Amino acid sequence: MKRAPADQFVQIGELAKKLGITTRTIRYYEEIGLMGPPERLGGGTRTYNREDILRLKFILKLKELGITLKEMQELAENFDVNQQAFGKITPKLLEILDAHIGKVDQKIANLASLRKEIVDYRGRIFDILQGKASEVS
Amino acid sequence: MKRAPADQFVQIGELAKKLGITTRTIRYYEEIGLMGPPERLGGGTRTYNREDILRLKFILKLKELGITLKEMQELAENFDVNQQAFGKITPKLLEILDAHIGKVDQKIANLASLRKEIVDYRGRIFDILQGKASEVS
DNA sequence: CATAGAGTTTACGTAAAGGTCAAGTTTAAA
DNA sequence: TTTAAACTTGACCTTTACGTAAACTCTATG
Repeated sequence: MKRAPADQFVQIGELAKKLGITTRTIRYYEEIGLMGPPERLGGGTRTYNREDILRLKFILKLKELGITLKEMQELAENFDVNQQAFGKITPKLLEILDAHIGKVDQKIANLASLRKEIVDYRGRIFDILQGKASEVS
Repeated sequence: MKRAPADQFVQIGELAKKLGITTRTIRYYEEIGLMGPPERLGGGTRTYNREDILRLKFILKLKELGITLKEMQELAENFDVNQQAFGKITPKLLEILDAHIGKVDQKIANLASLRKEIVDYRGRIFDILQGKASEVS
């Protein structure tokens, strides 16, 4: 019996292209421990299997949602999707997502008040142009 | 007749304390051309007059409003509050403030949609915990 | 077998806005 | 006058998420 066909394994360049990122990014994620060390061909070339790819996609998804790599590192211990530890990772992930929603709400509120301030300030500047006032605080 | 009293001039440390910033910040603003070269005492100590202080406050105000130092640098030519060029600077400033309001609106919109995405994703994760589903996209 | 194209590691560069020494001078107060 | 506190310049450090280059080695294909 043969092993699973080799084309289940992808090299770094192909994987990068597939996901729209660079090889540097993938190596970087490995460097900081977000991706475990992948298997290698005889010469040292990295190969990625389906699990690896899922994990990488997962990382990219979280990143898309605004989770920083550092935050993911805090998860990284429980992060082993490979190990069927998904039941353990999700509660922690929920926690992080919840915190993140809070942060986003906070940012939105800040921006809203910032917007108001800018508009006010704009109004004062405008008045100066009209000669209605003469000082800017 | 005497000149204006010397206590109209402030040294860098005092000014920094007064405005709640560090001396490094003030020197940095000078370094990147946001603040013009101030007058110096015999030994080289920087002294700031009222105009300088107004200008610095103005910079801090804009920064508070989210204008980056780089954006201010683009204004910096017209930036000479000292030179009574305030009539020239304001239209350009209005332009920048308007653009900034637009950017802030854009950010708010982005964050709102991000928020929705996170909440959705959170929902899917939650479902997994409940055993209602088994895959995460 | 030759060679082009990928892959490898190592290591420095980038942007923003200053922080933090270090070594030497000035200023201000006693 | 003496000395502590403040000031000076210069230069390297910080964070985040990679970009980029150098110098090699592998792999794949004609």
